[in-house]
Amino acid sequence: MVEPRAMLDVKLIRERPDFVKAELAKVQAPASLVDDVLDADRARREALRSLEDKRAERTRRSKEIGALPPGERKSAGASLKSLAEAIEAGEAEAAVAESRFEEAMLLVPNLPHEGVPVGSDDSENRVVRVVGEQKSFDFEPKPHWEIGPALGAIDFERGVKISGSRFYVLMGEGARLQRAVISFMLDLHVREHGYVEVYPPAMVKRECLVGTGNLPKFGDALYRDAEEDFWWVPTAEVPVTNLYRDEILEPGRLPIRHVAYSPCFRREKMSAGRDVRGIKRGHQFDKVELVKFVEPSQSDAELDSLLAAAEKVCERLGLAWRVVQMCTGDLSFTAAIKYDVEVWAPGCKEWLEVSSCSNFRDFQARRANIRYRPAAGAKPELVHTLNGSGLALPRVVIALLETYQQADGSVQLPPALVPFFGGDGRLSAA
RNA sequence: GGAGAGAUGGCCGAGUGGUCGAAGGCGCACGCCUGCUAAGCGUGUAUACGGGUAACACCGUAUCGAGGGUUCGAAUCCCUCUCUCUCCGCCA
Repeated sequence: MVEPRAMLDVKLIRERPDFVKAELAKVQAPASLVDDVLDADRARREALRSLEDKRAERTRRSKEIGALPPGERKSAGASLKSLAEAIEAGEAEAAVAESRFEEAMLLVPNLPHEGVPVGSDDSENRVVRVVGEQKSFDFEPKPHWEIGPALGAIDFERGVKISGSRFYVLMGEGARLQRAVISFMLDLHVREHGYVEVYPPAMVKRECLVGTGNLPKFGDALYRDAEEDFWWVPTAEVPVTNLYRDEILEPGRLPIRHVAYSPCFRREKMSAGRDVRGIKRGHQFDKVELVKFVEPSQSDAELDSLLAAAEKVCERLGLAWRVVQMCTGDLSFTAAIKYDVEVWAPGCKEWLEVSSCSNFRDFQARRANIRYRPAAGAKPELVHTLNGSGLALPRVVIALLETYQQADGSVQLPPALVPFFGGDGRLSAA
């Protein structure tokens, strides 16, 4: 039997379609999504019911035949031939109805959390707070695409030569800086925030991407193998969230908090021509990701602490940052509520998004079938999942290079990084 | 990559065409007994979807790695695939 996968509870759509439509309007999604689901649901249930009636009949009569003496079975069975054929036809019909229903369900986005301000697009997002000092310079600060090559830390030309546009090579102290930042962030989250470290596969099967909500709708953002069902992950959120796919977590397991370092791969088709300068947006980048699995009653509080963990990285690195809350119109397909963390890059003079902290509530859990048992013997319920970067790498490197650049062209790293980078924490031209 | 073996419920493990959602054991839950740190006895112990209920109860269907086939009927027969294990080869 096909397992219906839904982002929303079908029952909610069935019983309160007008409410769902109104909520979808807030996230700029059309009401027709609900009607499509309703139509498909009706057709599917009708098909299923008629099929099950036939199967019940067959089971009953087959048992009668089984009770007969062997010699009489064959002739008795002959009369059931047409019923068997009807069942076969009914199965095909039900399968079609089922997949139509599933397709419709998978295209419905998550509903917004009650606390999210209603707005139509990113212009209505709210800056929640601005923290830290936007460093001032007694010289004109340079953008990282000048600092990096001057230090021999970033090689754009060779990146393009070997892999094409949106690729770059980190060299020498640039590569070491990135490695230091990764180690620093992993250590911080593991040792101080209690996350359990995970090193996940960077290639996954398609069903993982359905689970997290990247498929079926956003396949054009992803790379995949041409011959096999391998997809490069766009974020560690995908493999880590799917760690517990199709599992029932026993009492006491929650909350689960994971931190994972992984490379990430994105086609960036939608942003063609944008952010092509520097290392802000590449087809491949590294990221340290935080992922949580929690009981529903805890997910609001867990989002707060997730956000705090991401902000702690900025604080320790001495960067200026701000937190922006997405309005309903700018929520992602999967998030019920979302905050972005942006760091200030004084060279290119931009706020760079380094983390999106989201509570998906049971949206991903339903798609990925991740449940927990509230108590021994109790019925399984869907967990809530959350995630956010802690943080995304190249942009942190940008902010570090630009914030800590010196008049002589060198870069003096903040104290928190020195033990990881080594030496006196200084990058300078060879 | 080559050869072989295997995949059954939380776990172990029976079951080769009919009354098997599946014996038995373990584990677990509840109750009883006992009374001393353990044992005994009893009962229960999957999930999903659909129907049903105020909510339970209850009814139907599906699920014995996955998909397909044979049959009135499949855990059981046939085909394909996936995964696991062992040995060989190769390799970071």
